[in-house]
Amino acid sequence: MKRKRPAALRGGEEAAAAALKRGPWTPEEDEVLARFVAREGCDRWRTLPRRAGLLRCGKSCRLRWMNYLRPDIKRCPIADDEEDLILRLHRLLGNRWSLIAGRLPGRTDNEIKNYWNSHLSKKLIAQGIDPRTHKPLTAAADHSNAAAAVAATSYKKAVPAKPPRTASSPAAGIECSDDRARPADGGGDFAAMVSAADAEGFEGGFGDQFCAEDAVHGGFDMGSASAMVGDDDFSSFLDSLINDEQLGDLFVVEGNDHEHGNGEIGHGDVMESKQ
DNA sequence: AATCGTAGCAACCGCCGTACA
DNA sequence: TTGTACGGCGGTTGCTACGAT
Repeated sequence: MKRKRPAALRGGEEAAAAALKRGPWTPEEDEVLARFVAREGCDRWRTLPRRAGLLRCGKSCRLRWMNYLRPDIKRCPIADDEEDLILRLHRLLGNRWSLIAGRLPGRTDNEIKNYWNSHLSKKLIAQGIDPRTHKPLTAAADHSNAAAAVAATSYKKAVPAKPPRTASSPAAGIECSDDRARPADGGGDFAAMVSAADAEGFEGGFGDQFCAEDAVHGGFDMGSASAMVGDDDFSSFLDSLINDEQLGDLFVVEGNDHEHGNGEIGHGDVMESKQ
């Protein structure tokens, strides 16, 4: 593991301006933050640490709350159905971790991102699938693809050897029962998610790996599609894609894909398939 | 028992988009 | 229209536990 500069010497917007605390949060800090947010809300993160009496920057407080202290956070390992959903969504959205997380109640973008980088990408590579493009990593795909995939996922071993460690936080997260109960308002509002996606432009449409090719091939753009069909329809469309058992077929890469010549999916075809 | 390498994940950084004066 | 503050996102870093030697 490379270590560049000590954290204290790295540039930071807020932390550099004052002697603010960095590094792992203590249970005491967690308690102060959780109590303050419960009492005052979390509308102004910038000034929150000062008001709460914390020697942290606002960003750090927000991150801690969003990724760890929020009461609807699940602390249990990601289940098979969640993993499957992550795979589908990543295939559809690329590294839009926040959008993917919005589809998985109780899960954070950071958690999903970490899970992808440490588990799923390796799993896909072990299966001969490029985790960035979801294309096969065949011999024909040559070593450059594989190397790129490996580099992109910072994988070190083909098969993860250890079960995921559990978090050691005092924070009260969602207790996962066997039936994996989920909160009703835990971020599963897909319409809101798509609206958010639309609000942010959704430029590039699917994942970043598609951007260049989409531009070159005049391919599908999520933002355009959303504008064309409206948020509700678009939401339903995307939802149906996620749940559609044939999604895999739509996105399965044919080695002899003729339209793009590189196995890329034809997004336009996907849109047509809705009608 | 000691050392080393790796996995997992919490936390940080820099950038971007939006809201508002 | 412009500048500023802020929230949010994705990528990256670095700490720590743990397995291998």
